[in-house]
Amino acid sequence: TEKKQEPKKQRENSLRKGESKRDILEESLGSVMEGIREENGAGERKNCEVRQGKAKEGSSSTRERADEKEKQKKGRGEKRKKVKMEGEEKEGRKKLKKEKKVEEKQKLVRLGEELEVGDGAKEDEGGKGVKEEEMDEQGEDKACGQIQSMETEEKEVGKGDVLGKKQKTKEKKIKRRAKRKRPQRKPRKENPRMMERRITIRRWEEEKTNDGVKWKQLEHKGPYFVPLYEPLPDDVQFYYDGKPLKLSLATEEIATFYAKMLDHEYTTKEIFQNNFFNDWRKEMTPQEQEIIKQLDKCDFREIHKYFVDKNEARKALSKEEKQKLKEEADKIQEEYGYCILDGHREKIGNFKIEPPGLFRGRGNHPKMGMLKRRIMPEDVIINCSKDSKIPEPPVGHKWKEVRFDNTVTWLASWTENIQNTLKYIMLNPSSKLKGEKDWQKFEVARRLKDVVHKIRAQYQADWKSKEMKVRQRAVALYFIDKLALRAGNEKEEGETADTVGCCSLRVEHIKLHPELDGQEYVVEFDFLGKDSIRYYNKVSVEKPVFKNLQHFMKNKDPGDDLFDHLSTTALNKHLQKLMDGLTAKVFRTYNASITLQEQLKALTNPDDSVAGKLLSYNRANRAVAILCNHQRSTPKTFEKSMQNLQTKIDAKKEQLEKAQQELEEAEDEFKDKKNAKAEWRDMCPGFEQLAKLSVQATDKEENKQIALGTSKLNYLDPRISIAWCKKFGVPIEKIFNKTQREKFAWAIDMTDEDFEF
DNA sequence: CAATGTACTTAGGACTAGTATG
DNA sequence: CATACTAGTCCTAAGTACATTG
Repeated sequence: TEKKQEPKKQRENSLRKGESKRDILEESLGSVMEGIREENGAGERKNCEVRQGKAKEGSSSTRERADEKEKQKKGRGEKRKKVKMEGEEKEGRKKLKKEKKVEEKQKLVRLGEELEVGDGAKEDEGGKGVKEEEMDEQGEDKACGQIQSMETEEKEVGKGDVLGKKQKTKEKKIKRRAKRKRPQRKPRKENPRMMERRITIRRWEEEKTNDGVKWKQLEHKGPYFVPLYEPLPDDVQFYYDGKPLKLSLATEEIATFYAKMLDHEYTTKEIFQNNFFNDWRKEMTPQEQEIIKQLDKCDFREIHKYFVDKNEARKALSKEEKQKLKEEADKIQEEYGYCILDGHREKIGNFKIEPPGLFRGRGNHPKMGMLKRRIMPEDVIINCSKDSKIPEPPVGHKWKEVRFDNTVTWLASWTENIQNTLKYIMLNPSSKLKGEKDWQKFEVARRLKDVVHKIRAQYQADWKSKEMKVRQRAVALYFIDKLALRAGNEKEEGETADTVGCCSLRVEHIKLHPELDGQEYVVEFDFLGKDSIRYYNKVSVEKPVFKNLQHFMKNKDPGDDLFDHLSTTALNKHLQKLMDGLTAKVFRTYNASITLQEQLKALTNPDDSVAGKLLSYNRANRAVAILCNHQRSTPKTFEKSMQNLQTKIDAKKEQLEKAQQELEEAEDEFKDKKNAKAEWRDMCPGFEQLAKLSVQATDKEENKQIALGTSKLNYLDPRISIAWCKKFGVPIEKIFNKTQREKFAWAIDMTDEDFEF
């Protein structure tokens, strides 16, 4: 528990740390960035140039940052309110819906067996292709027209902006309605159920096609439930107002959740305390409610100590006992951790039901401290195949439902009570199912490579469109492409931490500088993105983008949406027209992978040692992580371990020097000095070791606040790395650890050294 | 069309096991 | 052999995307 305390500050840090992080980053990455910049100079992407700028600028002060945040809060206020349905009502609706869905599915199955449907489906398919083409053309024509008329329309757009302010929602509605009238395509949007049906039928005809169906056979044991609460021993007491108070079992359990976190910074936060106390009181008996009225009169310290001690005791266990514990865990893993999917035994990702506890949101989460209740079998929906051995619920219990839905990949699900959303039990990334999906993802990104030039040309043209909507879309897309921003779905206010992505950027998140440090048209971004990680960047943009942004921001409050005529749905709809399967997030994947490939090309020196090559690889990887803003808090032990490494290096150096001296002395006795020295150098392993160490040190320093894992795992086409390994004779194990190799088995299987993303 | 719901990917930090080190 | 230190694993929150509903 002692150790656990430390992390408490980290989140807070990472919000503020941005600036210093950047500074350091820039410094250490200078060389890498330099390279990137050159690379990109010729091409369309100038990310890295941008990054450089950012690096130099680096820092608004921490104070500035805090002020900003304050402002944000004020600016937003009551705007953007959204009414949430009350829980019960919601529940009811959900249930109804589910019933309907099941019904529908059953109907589908029946329908699917009739050939008639198949014929219809085929026709559909043919028609679809044609329509798509037509649409593409249409889109292009439109764009052309817009370019021509753009200059004259400039003013009007400005006006629209003024309007946009408070009634923007209204305006939005109206505009959309107007837009809809235009002779757009007929809603080719077919019912996805129909699609599924069609596909099912096609499967009979041609062995393998795209799916709605994810499996034919699925058998598993159901999720593993963590043990029930064990009451505290009698000598461990809770005190209220200084006096010991015996709590009811349920109340005590929740008290232990809080007690365990006592030395975590969370528990000092007001929101956390309030949320916890609120939820706790709800679970108390009337008598307890009568007594326990103030959290600050509650004394959990004895309970806390109990758990600290317990933890210590566990650590101090003998080898045999630890071994035994491990074996038990393995047994559970063995029993619950696997399923059978289409005849193959596959590892499950998360087979354990999440234990109850206090919700720990990230960043400034309004729900932190709320009680995450215990999930019982009665809450869990099981999904498996009809003819499989249906999992047994724990004795005395039953499942909420057992369904046989082979159009989804999850094995079990339940609704979590904090945000009222679904949680799933799914397969491990090493599974065939996930692997294929992963592969598919990168194939989509590779297809983007072929059309990205066209798309870029198009959005650049669209910056001058007469339509506000189109302009905003074009600017947003530019950001997504150039800066690898996330799409930025809308979020319910008050339900989650206040974070944004591209489409949900607000006026307060950017600053415009017509000129800054010798660069023109600089946009300064400062916002909290996913997981409340700060994105801070200064980017020099093209003039039209800058002008557009000025327009978008005109007469708006800081808390207003920057792109008030744009939603992720609209953006993605547009992208879908440009390329099949294209969505905003594909740009992140594409740009990440292509950057890795380019960087590897630029940085790898075939004559380097393996260690040197690995450094290059890590640098390329790092460039991507920076692009995607994948940060981590500096490891707790960073300074120390850095020092250790330095000591080692120094020691090695000294040792070598000494050896050298000795050699020289000895040499005096020989004539052929030169030769001997060179030989000695070649033979002495010390030099190589020293080189290796210093490479290690560099790498470590550069990596201080950058997380490489996320991009490696999610954004970089593994085939690029594998091809690189093969080409330069680097063992794959140096790049991918065991888990990663399992996850990327599909790629390891199929890739040779010529692979090009 | 907005609000709601579902399924799946992406994310950082906590935790742990196992190795290196003293 | 105990301890220190990572690298790897686990955990689950927080996104994206798209379907459904009213």
